[in-house]
Amino acid sequence: MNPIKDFLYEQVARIGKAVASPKRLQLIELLCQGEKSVELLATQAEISVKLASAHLKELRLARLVETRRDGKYVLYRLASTSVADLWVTLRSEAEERLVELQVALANIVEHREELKGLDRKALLKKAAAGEVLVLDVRPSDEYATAHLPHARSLPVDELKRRLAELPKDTPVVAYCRGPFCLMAKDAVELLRKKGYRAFHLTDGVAEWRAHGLPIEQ
Amino acid sequence: MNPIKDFLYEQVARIGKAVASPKRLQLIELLCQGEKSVELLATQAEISVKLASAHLKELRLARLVETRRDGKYVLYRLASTSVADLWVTLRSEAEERLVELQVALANIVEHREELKGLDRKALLKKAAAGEVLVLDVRPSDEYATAHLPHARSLPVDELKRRLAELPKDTPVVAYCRGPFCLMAKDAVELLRKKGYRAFHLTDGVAEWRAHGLPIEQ
DNA sequence: ACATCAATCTAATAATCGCTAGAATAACAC
DNA sequence: GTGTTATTCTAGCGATTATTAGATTGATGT
Repeated sequence: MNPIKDFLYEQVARIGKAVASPKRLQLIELLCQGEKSVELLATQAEISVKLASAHLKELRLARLVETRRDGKYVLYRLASTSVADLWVTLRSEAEERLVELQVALANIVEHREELKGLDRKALLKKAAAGEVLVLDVRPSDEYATAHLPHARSLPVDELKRRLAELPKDTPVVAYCRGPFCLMAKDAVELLRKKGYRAFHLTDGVAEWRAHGLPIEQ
Repeated sequence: MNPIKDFLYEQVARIGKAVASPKRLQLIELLCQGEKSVELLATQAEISVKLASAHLKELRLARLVETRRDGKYVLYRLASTSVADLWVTLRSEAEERLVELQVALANIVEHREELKGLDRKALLKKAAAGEVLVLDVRPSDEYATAHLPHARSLPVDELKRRLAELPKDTPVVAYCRGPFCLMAKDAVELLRKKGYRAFHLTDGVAEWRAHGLPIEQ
């Protein structure tokens, strides 16, 4: 076959290969939350540093991520927000096409019907008016990098200890890294058990931005 | 690690794996032009029927394509137009990230500066007003399935023979299956040699539709 | 029933990939 | 300099993938 044409498809396949591994997808999702060191990525993805480094190398060869050195640490970041969009697109396509994934997600989040992305703009208005409290339950450095408008930071592992900070009379909408992240789900379960009116927003910052909505900081 | 979370990323990786092969990407691009039999796909992708069948099976397992039987033939089609959008997204991301691809494309199409997607809407207006002739140089069955508004069909392999059908005084804008397809490029080269004012539109139907523009038939 | 054509299944090959463990770098702290 | 910490490189193993060839199935026409 035409070797030039072959080359073109091969180049696109480089991107395809980069997103053909579950671990690499998870690393991309973590990098959507902001710049991170190899060790932190390995910890959060629950894999060895060596394996994380190997996967990150693949992502770098596909030009999806870039690095910079900061002292002892090598910090990885997405090459562009379009990579985050690609992750959102791929995940959406998988959710749309694969029944197995639909079932698995339905089993995880029973309360998702209450707050889908359908009314993102409505949520934004309510948050601005103070009618709901948008809660970012990710680690605070991820909140510092970028977060939803009007969101307050309260990492899920500090939630139990800092419950008193939350108003009892305002409904709480918790979100985390995205639909595959279980932190917001755990937060909502805890809050409900404690008598709060809590809801789960499955969006993360990447999903929010990919839908053209504003992001703070 | 959490086996449920693992499962989620694995499902998305199924889509990733499906688009991790240059041959499969080419098959997807061909299926963007419409429903096709295995043999036709194999011919147009310049691979063996057996290999095409194997790759199509992978695409079917990832639910990106569907099949139906028509007599002796098994016809493949995209499971949804969102799969065409995914192909456009992936190709755009590759074009954006990979310098090698940018260089290769620049070498192929020297005249692309004259008609990028920047002014798709302007082109649409000119075509409607008859100020330009939009020429679909793909095989006529692909034109029949779907084509750009106001486009006329003239397959590239009939072009030489049917040159007389084209008006000498109107500029011609030729398009084909997309940026990786060389048919429009060949058509433009031939037309220019014969004295026509010919331009190359690198969009195909999938690109046109992915940008929210209308499609006929 | 038989021959034909389209497509798939099976089996076998080489090439690639995911992962682990050990050695090597690179920056910092002393 | 030496030791420490973070990261990468190298080598190797088993598992997966791409590709081809041969056998098989399904529908059609005689």
